[in-house]
Amino acid sequence: MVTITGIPDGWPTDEAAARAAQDALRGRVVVDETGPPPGAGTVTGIDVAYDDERDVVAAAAVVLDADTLDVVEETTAVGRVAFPYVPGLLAFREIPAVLGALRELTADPGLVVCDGYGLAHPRRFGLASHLGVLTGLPTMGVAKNPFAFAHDTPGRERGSAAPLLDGADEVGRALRTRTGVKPVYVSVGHRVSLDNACAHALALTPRYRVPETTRRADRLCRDALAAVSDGVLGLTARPLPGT
DNA sequence: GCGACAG
DNA sequence: ATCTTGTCGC
Repeated sequence: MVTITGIPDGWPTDEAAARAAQDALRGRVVVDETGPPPGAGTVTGIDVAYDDERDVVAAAAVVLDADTLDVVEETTAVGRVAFPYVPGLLAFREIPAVLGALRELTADPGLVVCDGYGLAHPRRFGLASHLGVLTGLPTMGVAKNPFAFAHDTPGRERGSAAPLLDGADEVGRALRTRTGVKPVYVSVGHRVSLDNACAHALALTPRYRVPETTRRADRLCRDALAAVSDGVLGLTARPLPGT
């Protein structure tokens, strides 16, 4: 079956309202907790895929055993696109669908690993922090590209890191998850420490640059999007006659 | 004002 | 994110 997600009541419709919402919520981010230790319990990857042409979005949540990295549970949700892509306001585009997928889970998500940033954000309230505040779950962000803060190049070996600095504050780290491969960008979302977030990022990358959580969620939400685009929501053309 | 800009 | 073919390398 396909679960369909709506957009929460009062969800911002324009950029000014979205920025105001970030300003109103960022004070609720909890930064004095260490979070679950790597290898214990579960870790959950979330990701979203879009078909802006058809105004359709698909989200996926994949729960992994933190020790073995085996899949424990997978859920998806589809809906209409809630917000355009605007740098700094990514959460408003992704979160409604993500909440839909998380609602379907029966397993404990444990630490939620997001695509993007948490505190390493222009207003200190990126996607990972926003999702954490809305759900109460510990969250962290792992972005594939640099965003708001400059940084030095980390050492070439897996595990090397360079701080993302906002003045004197370390708001994240460029972390080398594989030797000789370009780094990823780790930041705290909610209820985890930066050190622990980096440890998790390394525990989740035994083979590839990107965490196993996000790789799994990425594939699942793309599959879900392809499935709905193929007619589940009555959005596509009929097969060609005689083919 | 101009360019850059998570996904 | 998404559009897209081949291609270099382990």
